[in-house]
Amino acid sequence: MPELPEVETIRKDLQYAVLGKPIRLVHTYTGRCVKGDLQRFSGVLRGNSITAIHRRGKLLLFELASGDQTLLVHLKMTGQLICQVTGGLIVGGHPMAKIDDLPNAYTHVGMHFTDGSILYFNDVRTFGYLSLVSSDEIEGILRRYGVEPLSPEFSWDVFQDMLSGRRTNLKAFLLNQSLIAGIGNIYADEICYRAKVRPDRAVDTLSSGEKKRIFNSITAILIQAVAKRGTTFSNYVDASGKKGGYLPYLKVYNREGQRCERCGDDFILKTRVAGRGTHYCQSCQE
DNA sequence: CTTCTTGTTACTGA
DNA sequence: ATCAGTAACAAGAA
Repeated sequence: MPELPEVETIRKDLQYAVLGKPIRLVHTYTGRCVKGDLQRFSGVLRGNSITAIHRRGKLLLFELASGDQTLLVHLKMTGQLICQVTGGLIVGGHPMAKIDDLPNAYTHVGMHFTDGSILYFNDVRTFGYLSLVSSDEIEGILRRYGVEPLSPEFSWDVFQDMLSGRRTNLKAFLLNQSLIAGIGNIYADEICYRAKVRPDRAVDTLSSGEKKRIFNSITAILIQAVAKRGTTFSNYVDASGKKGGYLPYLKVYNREGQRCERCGDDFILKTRVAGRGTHYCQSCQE
């Protein structure tokens, strides 16, 4: 499940791998996941090049040299962007070597660059998408996203304003992309654990101390996860096809029934909050 | 066979 | 008008 740390890892990897390279041709293997007309999609990208890669929440934005349009890529749950690079390019400490099982049955797009590099989009469940949007549409799309939690704009004051007047539970609050952009199910649970607050707590019952711990935990957990290049729980891999390194650092997600590392005497519970699988320690979290 | 997985949005009700 | 809660989507694993 690519959340902010996973998408940010891919963004940085791809900056090294594809920036400024002319696109020779675009292969749409299945016709799925590409929004709009396939011919137009390939036609716009052919001869173009990527001049910058941005991230907003879990959405990737590829700026094109032609300037009139932007390529949006959302990985949703099982999408992958994997780049096969010619030459010995090192990304994130890993060589971007030839990956011999690509393209596979779940490869929907292959973007071929003139130097021989190929960027593949794979998605088992086809929830993810690639979409070319005109520059005047971008603003409306980005307006739906809340503050970037790792930007200086995410201040204590801004955070308090988001909470005020709201009556939802903490889990739903953290998952709401129009408030804070980029937190998904894994890191929402990890943030609640670090802050010692139960995910099902109504946000209007939080003390100022609890709010402060949640605010600090959002930043701390996301920074740690970015530093470890994200969490591979099922399908996620970085742009060189490698797994993320944060899995051993998870304290609650995917640890149902295991002993809590912090209190040592209770076990991690799994319940359902805000319609999502939710993990916490009922001894440590109030 | 059923149930579970999650990011996002459509829809319902307050 | 705004907010909250739930179902739906997809397809594979168990």
